[in-house]
Parts: sequence; structure tokens; C-alpha cells
Amino acid sequence: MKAKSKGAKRRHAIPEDALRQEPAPGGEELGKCLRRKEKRNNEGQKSPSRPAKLPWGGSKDRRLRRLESNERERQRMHKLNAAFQALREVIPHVRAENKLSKIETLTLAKNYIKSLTSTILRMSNGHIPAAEAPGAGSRSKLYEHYQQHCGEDDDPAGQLQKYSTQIHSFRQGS
DNA sequence: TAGGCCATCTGGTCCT
DNA sequence: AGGACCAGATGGCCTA
Repeated sequence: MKAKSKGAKRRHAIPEDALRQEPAPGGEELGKCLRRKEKRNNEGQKSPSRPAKLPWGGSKDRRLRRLESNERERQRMHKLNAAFQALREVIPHVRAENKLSKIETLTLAKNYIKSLTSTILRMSNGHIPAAEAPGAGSRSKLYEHYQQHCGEDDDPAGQLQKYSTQIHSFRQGS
């Protein structure tokens, strides 16, 4: 994969002032958005059911709400990215210099969980102590869950190998 | 230069 | 009603 040493992020959050002022005449961000929207509106409407709405065409109040909504969306995405970062940090063998992409992180995490699950099952012969409590079935919930999601023919012993192979391939790709 | 990845904007829909 | 969530669109940055 590639090194993601992006410099200063391209876009900047719209300053607080923008929430209270008319859009700056030369406001780059706003300008870009307008251009994009214009382009989109000029290209045939993809969803005829959607009435074509003019960018910032509403009232000042509508524009203000849009900007606030953008800010919330930004914050939401930042939280999502923080969660991705936290996930990267608990997956072993993450390359130190090259950040895993989101898709890599999810794929690796999935296989890591699978490999851990198969390891636990192997070590406990399919019987988790907690599941042996009165009222619990003879097969652990973990085992049932594993069978349900991994399938009977998905060799549990192969999960670790699969995970290791994947880590290796990610490393090679970097 | 093409392709991958990402941040951001945006409008629709769902939920509280 | 307003916020959260989602998916599509767009453009910037980076590497091969």
C-alpha cells in the first residue's frame, strides 16, 4: 500500500464567522461547492423525483442550518476516523510507517477476530466455561455464533493462516 | 497520467 | 423539528 503522509488537509472547516456572515465573495470553499452543484444540476437530473434545488437558494436561515449541518457531519466523520484509528492500534502487525487504509483495517480486523475465535474454540474444545453454567446449552454461544457466521466447512484452523497471509500480503503491497 | 484513498459537501431518510 | 445517518458527487493528494 501507499504511505499516507498527507500534508495539511486540503479543506478547512468553514470558520465560525461564516455561520454568521454572508458567504465571502471570494470564499474558496463555498465557491467550489457552488461550482460542483451547478455542474451537477446542469448534468441531467439523475433522480427526477427530486426537485432541483438551487444551491443556497433558500433563506439565510436555511443556509445557516446547512452550514451547521456540515459542521456536524464533519465532526461525525472525525469520530468515525478516530474509531478506525483505535481499531488500527489494536490489530497486531500494523505497519508502523504506512497507515492501513479503511478497507484494509476492516478486512484485517474481521480475519483477526475469526482467527482469535478459532483459537479460543480449539483451546477449549468448543466448550467455553461460562457457557457451562446452569441453563446454558452444551454448545457454547461462541461456538454457535462461529458456526453460524463462518459456516461448517470454513476450517477454523485455517483462520490463523489466512490472517497471517493477509498481513503478509499487505506488507508486500506497501 | 491513471487509479486509489480520502475529506468534504449535500440532500434524502430515519429516529428521537 | 432537529439531529444522526447514509450514499452520491467532487476534487485534492499521493504513488506506480
